[in-house]
Amino acid sequence: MKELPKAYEPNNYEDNIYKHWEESGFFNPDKCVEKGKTDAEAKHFSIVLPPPNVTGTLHMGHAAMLAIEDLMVRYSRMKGKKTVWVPGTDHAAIATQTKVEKILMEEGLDNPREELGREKFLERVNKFAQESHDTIIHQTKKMGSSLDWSREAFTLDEQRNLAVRTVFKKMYDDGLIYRGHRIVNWCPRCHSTLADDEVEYKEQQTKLYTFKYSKDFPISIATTRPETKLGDTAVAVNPKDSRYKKYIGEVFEIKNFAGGPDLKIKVIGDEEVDSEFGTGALGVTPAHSHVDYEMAGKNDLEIIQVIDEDGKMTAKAGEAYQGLGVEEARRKVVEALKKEGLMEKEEEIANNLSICYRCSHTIEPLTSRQWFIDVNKEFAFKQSKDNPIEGLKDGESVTLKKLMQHVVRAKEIKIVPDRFEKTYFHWIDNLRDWCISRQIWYGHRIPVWYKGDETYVGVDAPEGESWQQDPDTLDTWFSSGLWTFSTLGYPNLDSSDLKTYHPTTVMETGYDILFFWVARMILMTTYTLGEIPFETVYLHGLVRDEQGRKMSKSLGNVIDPLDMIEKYGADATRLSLLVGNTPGNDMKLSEEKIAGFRNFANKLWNISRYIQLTVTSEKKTMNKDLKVPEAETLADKWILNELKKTASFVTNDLESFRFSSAGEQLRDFTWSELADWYLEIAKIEGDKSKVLNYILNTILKLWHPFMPFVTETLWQQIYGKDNILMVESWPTFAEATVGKAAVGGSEDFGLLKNIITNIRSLRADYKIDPAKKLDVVVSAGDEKEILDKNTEVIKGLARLENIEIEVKVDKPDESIGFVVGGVEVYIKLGGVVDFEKEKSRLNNEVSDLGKYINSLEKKLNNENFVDNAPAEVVEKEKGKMEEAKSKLEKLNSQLQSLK
RNA sequence: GGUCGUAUAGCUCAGUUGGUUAGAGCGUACGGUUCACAUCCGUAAGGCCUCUGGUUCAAAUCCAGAUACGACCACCA
Repeated sequence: MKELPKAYEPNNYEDNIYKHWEESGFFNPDKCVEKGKTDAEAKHFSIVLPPPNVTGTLHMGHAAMLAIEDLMVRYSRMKGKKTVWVPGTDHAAIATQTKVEKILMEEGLDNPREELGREKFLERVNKFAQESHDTIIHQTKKMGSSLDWSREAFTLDEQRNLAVRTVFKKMYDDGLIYRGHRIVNWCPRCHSTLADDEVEYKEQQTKLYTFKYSKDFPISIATTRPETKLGDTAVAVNPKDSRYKKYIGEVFEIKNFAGGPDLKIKVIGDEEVDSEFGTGALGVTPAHSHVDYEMAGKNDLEIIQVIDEDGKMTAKAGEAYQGLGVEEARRKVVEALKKEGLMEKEEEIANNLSICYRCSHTIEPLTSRQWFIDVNKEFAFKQSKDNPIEGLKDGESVTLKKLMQHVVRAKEIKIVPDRFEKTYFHWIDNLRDWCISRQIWYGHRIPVWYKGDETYVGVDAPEGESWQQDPDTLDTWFSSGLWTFSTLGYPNLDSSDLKTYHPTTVMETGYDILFFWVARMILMTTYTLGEIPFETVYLHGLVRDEQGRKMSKSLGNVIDPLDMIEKYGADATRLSLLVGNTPGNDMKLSEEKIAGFRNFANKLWNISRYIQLTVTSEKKTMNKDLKVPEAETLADKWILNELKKTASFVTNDLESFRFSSAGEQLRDFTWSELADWYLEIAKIEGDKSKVLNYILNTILKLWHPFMPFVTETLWQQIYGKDNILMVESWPTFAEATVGKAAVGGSEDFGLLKNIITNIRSLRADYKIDPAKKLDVVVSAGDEKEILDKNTEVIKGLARLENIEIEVKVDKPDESIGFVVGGVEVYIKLGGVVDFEKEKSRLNNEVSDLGKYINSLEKKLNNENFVDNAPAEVVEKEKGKMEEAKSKLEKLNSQLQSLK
């Protein structure tokens, strides 16, 4: 065991430590069980990593996710549970394809897909995904994540593809997947559909046009999109609207609308129409608006598609418009209406523009033939044998919606923080059928084949010639929805991983993908396996900059995790993301905060360094398996007690997902109590090797899940490379035995602290040279014995020459004093006492105390309080009163002795 | 429009089921060459706990309302 360097330099250790962990095999629970590092009988703890998109690099949000998950995982592993954390990455279909297209276009291709063809194009995407994957894995390891790499998965690999095909086929057979011609969100840039929740909205100013279809049309309508009016088939009004009621049911024919097609407009009544907005009547364009589409269904209207999948006007829009872009068509319609004198009003209004969440291009709602998952269709629920869902019967008729609602409502799945349950239910209430087909190339190909009019749906391609597979791919969330079980061996239901680790224990992810992902996993898993995917959902917030802004390249406020690891170490980076981070809330992060935790890591390093040096100098050997040592002094008893308390709080906090609180408790113990008090006392009292050794072992274990690198480095420096802290047992506590020399308890140590702090404070107040050693006289009353036993501690920490402790002693001349915990302490200053200053200091204290006593008096004289408050509270207040009064008396007598 | 969240020291936040003279870190001021650590140590200053009502013996904490900021959902043509 060699002496440690003075400062902790993370870069000198981190990579080697990670390699050492990997080589040990202990990231893999099977190895832990084999080598007896885990209780084979214990309940499992499993997390599957939310797979980062292979679109680039990790950001601070990922770093926070890794820090939180690794904390839980390392804690559980030390607890002896069979712990697995499954790594993986997500192919992120549209996102990745869009990114690669952008790169290819920067390389000079105008239309990459067309120019390269499916095969070549996918080659490029795969190459990009691979590189991105490698970067991400590297970063993940840098954070110290104890992931079981032997189980790594990719949402688009063979195993996952088989899972996807299997589930698709199952759902199709159950009638939950259907193909239909329906209105969808279409991104003309991505040339694909989007799910409802993949549409974002951007507020913008736009023109609202009020016009009539023709001179003799009785109703004016308002629109922000005149070009879609070429496909109108109805006008909807509120059935209660007296202005228009009489027209409901009538059909008007308009010739050559805006120089374009002939229209047949039926007036319909619909409760949804707001009589107050615009003219109170709206033109219904079933092919290009979700709401209108629904009205068309109810009223059996014709659906005329006037915009095609490239965002160009179709033949149905009339010869004059065919082939024009949307914007151009709009101008032309407006012009035509004006020319014909049909335009009545133009006004600027604010409205929301729908845009694609991946490429920000305007969304065109249009009708198209797509694959959907029916969320309202009844089917027979298939219950899991091993992990049945409470409250559901095998064979019971359910819908996907009902399943999703049930497991959360019945608390089979707990969401942390629970307020998100409300959001979750609200989302499900509004849920429409999920459009799962995408017209992009990068993703899971839909396992459907066509031959003429025949359709074949299967896990594998059908036998025989001339079957054509559907060219579309699946929504990326289809495969991520299977993630908790597709990573554990599905579709092999006998897989031991699936049996051992599913349902997973915790799903830790960002609240921003509660709908995208968490809800989909619940849907897919309850359907496929008849069990829940996870027991608890822990939702973290966004990591923002110190001003609370989102980190973005354009703002230039991005803090890159790798830079921070390089500069301050992975442990400091992790801690900065754990402390001050509460579930469901965004957190602000600054480089200063990370630097602060770098300081702490160094502090822990030096605490260890000191303890190691001390133990060695006492010719003792460090022992990693030490039992709770005997307390010899008051300080020993106090620190062991504090350690026990801290460990129990931390354990409690970790069990209840209060990670920030756990970290703060530990930091306070380590820095304030251990380093600032106990170690200083240990220097005075000496011969502490057992207590020091024991405390160090314990705090290294407690800190390990938070700061794996520095704790592991220290552990191995002290106990050798064969001893790996990561698989040591989490501390549990027996009562510390107390040696005969120790008297008093935590409160008594508090008195000691107070005396010392007060002396220091007066020293500072009187600007007494810190090197000057003082003489002190104490009138100790009942506390004499305690203080007698600790004179050396007081002398050392308060820098005293002499201390005289009596039961009762008068204030010496030319001294200043204070009262604390019933004890009077006088510092002899000789001729330098400034009586005026002393008077005013004591007077201030007396006056403050007076106010305090008054408020207590008021309380205690209040009959209502004495009668109604619990006896113990009243007693407590009385105790305070006595203490305060006795203190007041002593202060007054001190004042008097000042003449 | 609907739902939800937040408001405590200059800044970032704790404050567990109502009951300490409301806490921590950073920052600030003052002082320190203590042999583990200046990535350190000591001391101090700094708070109508957003506002207004209510419940209660007792409110930073519970309830109602207001204000400000933020998020999500829906979407109006």
